[in-house]
Amino acid sequence: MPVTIRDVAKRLGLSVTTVSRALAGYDDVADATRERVIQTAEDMGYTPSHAARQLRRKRTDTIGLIFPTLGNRFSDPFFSEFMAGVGDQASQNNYDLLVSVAPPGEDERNAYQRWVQSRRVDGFILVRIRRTDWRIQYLSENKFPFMSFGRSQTVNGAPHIGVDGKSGMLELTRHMIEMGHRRIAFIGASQELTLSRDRMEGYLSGLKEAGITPDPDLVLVAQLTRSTGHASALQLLQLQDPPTAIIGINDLTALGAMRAAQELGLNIGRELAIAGFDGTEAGEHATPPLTTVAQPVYQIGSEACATLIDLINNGQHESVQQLVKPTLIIRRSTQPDGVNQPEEEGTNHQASSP
Amino acid sequence: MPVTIRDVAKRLGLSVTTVSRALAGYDDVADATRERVIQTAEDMGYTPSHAARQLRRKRTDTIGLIFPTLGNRFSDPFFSEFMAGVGDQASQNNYDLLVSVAPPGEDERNAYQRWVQSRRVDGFILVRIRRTDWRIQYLSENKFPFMSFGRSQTVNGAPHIGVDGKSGMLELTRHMIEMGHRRIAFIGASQELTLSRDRMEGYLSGLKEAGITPDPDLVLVAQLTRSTGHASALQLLQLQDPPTAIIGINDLTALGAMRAAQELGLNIGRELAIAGFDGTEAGEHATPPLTTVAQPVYQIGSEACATLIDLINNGQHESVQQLVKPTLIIRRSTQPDGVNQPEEEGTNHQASSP
DNA sequence: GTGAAAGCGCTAACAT
DNA sequence: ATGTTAGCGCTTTCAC
Repeated sequence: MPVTIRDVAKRLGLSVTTVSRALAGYDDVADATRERVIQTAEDMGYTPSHAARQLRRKRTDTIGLIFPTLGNRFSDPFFSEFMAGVGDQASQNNYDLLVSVAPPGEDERNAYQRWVQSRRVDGFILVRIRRTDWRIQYLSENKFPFMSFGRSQTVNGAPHIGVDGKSGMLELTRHMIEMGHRRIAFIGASQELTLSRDRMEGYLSGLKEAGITPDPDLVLVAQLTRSTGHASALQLLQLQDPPTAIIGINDLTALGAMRAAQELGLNIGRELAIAGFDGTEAGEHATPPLTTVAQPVYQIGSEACATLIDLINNGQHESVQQLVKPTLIIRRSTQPDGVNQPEEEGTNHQASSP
Repeated sequence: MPVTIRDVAKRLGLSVTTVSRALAGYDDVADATRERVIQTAEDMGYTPSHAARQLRRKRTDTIGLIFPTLGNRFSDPFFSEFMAGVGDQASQNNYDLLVSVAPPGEDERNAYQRWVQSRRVDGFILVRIRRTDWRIQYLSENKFPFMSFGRSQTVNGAPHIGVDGKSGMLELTRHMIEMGHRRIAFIGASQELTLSRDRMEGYLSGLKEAGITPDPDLVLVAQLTRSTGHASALQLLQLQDPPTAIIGINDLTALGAMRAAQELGLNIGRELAIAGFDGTEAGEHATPPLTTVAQPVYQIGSEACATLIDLINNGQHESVQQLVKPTLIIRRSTQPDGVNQPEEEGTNHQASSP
């Protein structure tokens, strides 16, 4: 049987109230008493029952995070990196992280509803935001605190932190054009995802600026994974008039494309430029190193969590919307051999898309 | 205000007792009543308060998973892959997953103690087992259910599921020897980790079989990461008498080594063979594809979780120890150019070390 | 087949 | 500065 507050009180000959207050740091407890209480509690190995506190205080000190994986696995480094950011921040504030994995659809819906209705968590962190996103609608309607990584059209003014995918992709596209490319392919993802639309827009405006008419053959839809990136690139490279540059919507996609190019014996950088988006470690260590648009995933997770906790404790804030500018990192995958330009940023260990 | 069981009872003109029993599926409730109760509960959006149930039933239906990351980040695909396995299994059994990230040491200790003492979880899944592992000792002593991925010497007969790292590494070493290598380097990790010792043993017995005396210069200690793998490989390759083959203790390490070799202009496969351990997607998609010893991380996570849940519900079982045999997957990184042997296994999307 | 009542462990009014 | 009391929402004897 675990030790309860009564055990501590009994041992000290005090009431549970006093013990509770001493431990909670109230100032209406005699210093001497507090000392004894703290000491005894420590000695007895007392930690308050989480369930009891929760029931009484109507707070769980827990944050929910449900990953919307498409397949039944998720190997995008984004997830672990982002979770680490959220988790570390949560720990620092004495919050715990309740995690689940549910693909968009019925199960996901149930997962959210269950945690909301059973008061299992105090708030949610949302990732991979969709254009019309049921989660945002639901949580907003129920006035349940949440913070999302990425915008949605669903609810106006919903609290979120985003990365300016459009401007990042625009910069990258400009870079491709500066390097002399005109036939620049884009391997995207479902337009349902906010990040997908944003990045695509950046790509298109880059082309437009340069007076290049987008070629529908050069714009493919994949699934943010290595293997679909690989397949899409093969398709692109077997075109009559293949692209001289390929942009992957994220690093994983670009990495898949790199492999395809290598299988076809192409020299990446000279014969074919390839770039991604995210700034994952995998891209940094690829051969050749991958040009990418880096976003600080860990920090974003951490920031999102901090804001959420603030939201939970202090209610709706002024501006809980942030837009982070990502950074273009030019590496060898978009540069002809010989050119040995140093990287814009130093070592960059970040991970992939929201 | 969320809807409680009393709201439902009131609406139906029944007692909370009956509602509770109807919902819990007791058989001493009239069928008609049960129907009405279920229907109304559903209509009202009633889900039992988790805190209240927990307090009453003394079960949390929650499993704890604390990742012992060394740095403050963790980009090893092992983590996400493993967590997905654990999480999916947990969901299927109506368990939730409480996750935290704490480096071995004081914080980790506190994290475990806090969750145990506050009865926050019903059991733990342990990863990255150390040779003498405080966690195992502590949980065993407190008779707190847990399941670990990897053995420990700490407590005899502790429930775990392991991968036979020794035999896997032995097979891999044999393969290297068959390919004609004599100077085979090994980039390992802290001997504190069980997985590290196991794999090292496999490597050493492979050499021994072939009558090769281990060269201390060829055995390095890194940290299971890409960048330390990279640094270690550079060191190895700058030796007077460099190795012709490098084995990384995991895929990440091997991938780092591959990059080092490429920077030095070596042809991987012909001039230098490189192999890893894990069977991550990253290795499969590397250039050239990485020879590796694959372990089914997702399934192991899933299996470990299933066993843990069984342990929680039915107490100590007969044999809760399992040893999974990993599979050697030979790819281009250990084969001279031109040789185009198909992979032993089909597509293999697994991840890295315990 | 259904209800009344107790109590899980804690916090917070409200005394004193 | 400390104690008494009520009650969070649920499950579970124990009655009827």
